[in-house]
Amino acid sequence: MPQSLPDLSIRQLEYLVAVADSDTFALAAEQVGVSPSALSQGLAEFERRVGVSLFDREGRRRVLRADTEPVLDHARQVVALTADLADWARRTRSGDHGRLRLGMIDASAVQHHGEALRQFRAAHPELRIHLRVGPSGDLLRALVDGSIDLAVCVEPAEPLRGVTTEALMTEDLAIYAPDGRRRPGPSAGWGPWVLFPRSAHTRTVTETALRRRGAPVEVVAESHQPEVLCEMVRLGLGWSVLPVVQAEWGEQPLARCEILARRRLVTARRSGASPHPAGALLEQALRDG
Amino acid sequence: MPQSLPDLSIRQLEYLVAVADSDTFALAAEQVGVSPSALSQGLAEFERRVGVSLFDREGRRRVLRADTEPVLDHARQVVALTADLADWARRTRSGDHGRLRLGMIDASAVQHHGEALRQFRAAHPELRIHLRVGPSGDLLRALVDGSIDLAVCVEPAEPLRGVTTEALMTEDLAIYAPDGRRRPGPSAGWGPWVLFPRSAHTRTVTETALRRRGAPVEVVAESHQPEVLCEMVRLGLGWSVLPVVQAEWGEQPLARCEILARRRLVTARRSGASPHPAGALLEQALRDG
DNA sequence: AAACTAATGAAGTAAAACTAAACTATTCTG
DNA sequence: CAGAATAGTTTAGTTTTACTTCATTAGTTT
Repeated sequence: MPQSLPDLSIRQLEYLVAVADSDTFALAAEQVGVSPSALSQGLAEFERRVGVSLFDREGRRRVLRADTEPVLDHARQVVALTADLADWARRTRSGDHGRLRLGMIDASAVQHHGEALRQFRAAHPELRIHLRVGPSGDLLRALVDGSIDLAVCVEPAEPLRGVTTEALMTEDLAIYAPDGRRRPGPSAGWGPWVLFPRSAHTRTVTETALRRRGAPVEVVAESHQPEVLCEMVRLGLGWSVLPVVQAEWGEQPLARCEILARRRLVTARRSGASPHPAGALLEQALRDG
Repeated sequence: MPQSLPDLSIRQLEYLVAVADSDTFALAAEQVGVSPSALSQGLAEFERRVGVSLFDREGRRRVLRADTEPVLDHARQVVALTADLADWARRTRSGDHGRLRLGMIDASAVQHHGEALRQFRAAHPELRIHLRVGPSGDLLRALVDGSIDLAVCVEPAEPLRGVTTEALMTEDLAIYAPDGRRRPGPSAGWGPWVLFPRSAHTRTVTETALRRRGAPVEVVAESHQPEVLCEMVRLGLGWSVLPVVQAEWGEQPLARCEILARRRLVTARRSGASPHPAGALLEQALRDG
């Protein structure tokens, strides 16, 4: 049981394979792209490290001995394995391969980046993408506990420990009144409200903006689902503040009164995590698209 | 198809395996016998060469990412293969293993080295020894054409191209007369002779010695087999010159008249051939025994 | 003998790998 | 919470290794 292994290099094994497949050292050297001298020295070093001589001299040639077959087999096998590894690495780098667990808030998954995501999927058919749609808070928790690799969410009020965010885009939040009016009138008369739940970052942004404008914040209904809030506005239950892309989307868009605030969407990754190759590519695609 | 492979070293793969099997880098470093710094740098270099990052940070630790399993599998596999290779090399070096095609003249195989050979066989049970017994000329031809690895034979009159010899021992050739006399009398009265054939090196040595002594060399019978020549002497067909170990061996030893000459036995190997590990050990055993 | 060719050797250089020690960041401990 | 301990990295300097070029040795061909 040899406690310490000889420190062979893939390069040396390539030399050996090249020599086995070529008539002369010079041709083998050309094949691996080094000088004949380097090949000769490299093989000498290899023999020294393995501790077995591999060649017989035949005139001025050197030829592999027949009984070195086990060594040559080893070399071929390891070189082939390394080629496989290199190929795996290449595919992993290019995002063609592997798994990407992605979290997105609904506005991102549907309105903003639905198309970019569709195209990315088409461009990387072998990549297994797991998409999880949910509120930003859920996504960030999923991120830190390691169950997703990348999230697109609303920027948290304060930086979250263990999460690194990067600005992606800014979108408008607008006021929608139940009677379809286009001018909201004095802020003291706004409301009552149907809003996202308190746990949602957008709720925080909304309340802050409303208070700054001097509007009363009486909340009569809550939902995470923008379609539900829209419907409540249509039914006259109250006013709402919604991302314009969601309120004015689909068959029955709401009529906007006024832009109230903006929210910032970010991409978020675990701080300690090494960059996920496919994730990085998707981030790029979202920014470009 | 990556035309050129990353130049990974076994050492780096060992680092990776050690890290996978240890709790901390420091323990892994100890296991492979380098400083933590060397391990850290080595793994960084490995990541750079493969082009994929392998670790996530967890607090102040670094842990292998789950999706690097293919890399770790590769590392374990190549390390295991290298251990096998090292083991093969060790057994080959120690002669415990492989094949040794050996040629010996009969006197060597039976009288001089029979016991040493038996012991060597016993000491290396896994070594496949092919023994070929024949006249020196045959053995030397077998050597140059590559069908044996090592020969013990009579020293050729002149150095043979492509064969390297090394002195092994010297043995006496003696004159044996048909009537069993112990004194040969004047050389002019010697003979007629029953000798080894002209192709045998010992015949040359014998004739040269006889002529130098002024004896007539009339040959009435020839054989490669010393027992046959002995029997002819016993039957009174003629005189002979034989190695004393053969003539005076067995049930009916001949009575020696006089030492006539000496012949030198040598070990012979192909000039270009790299040293056969088991062969080298056997040569040593023959010299020592 | 001269020209040619295969491989090796020598000298010099650039890159790599290692150690020791300083450093950063995190975790433990009283 | 301060201070010590721990995990890992960085830096600087040294040794080792691998390579190139050029020269040399030794078979082979003309």
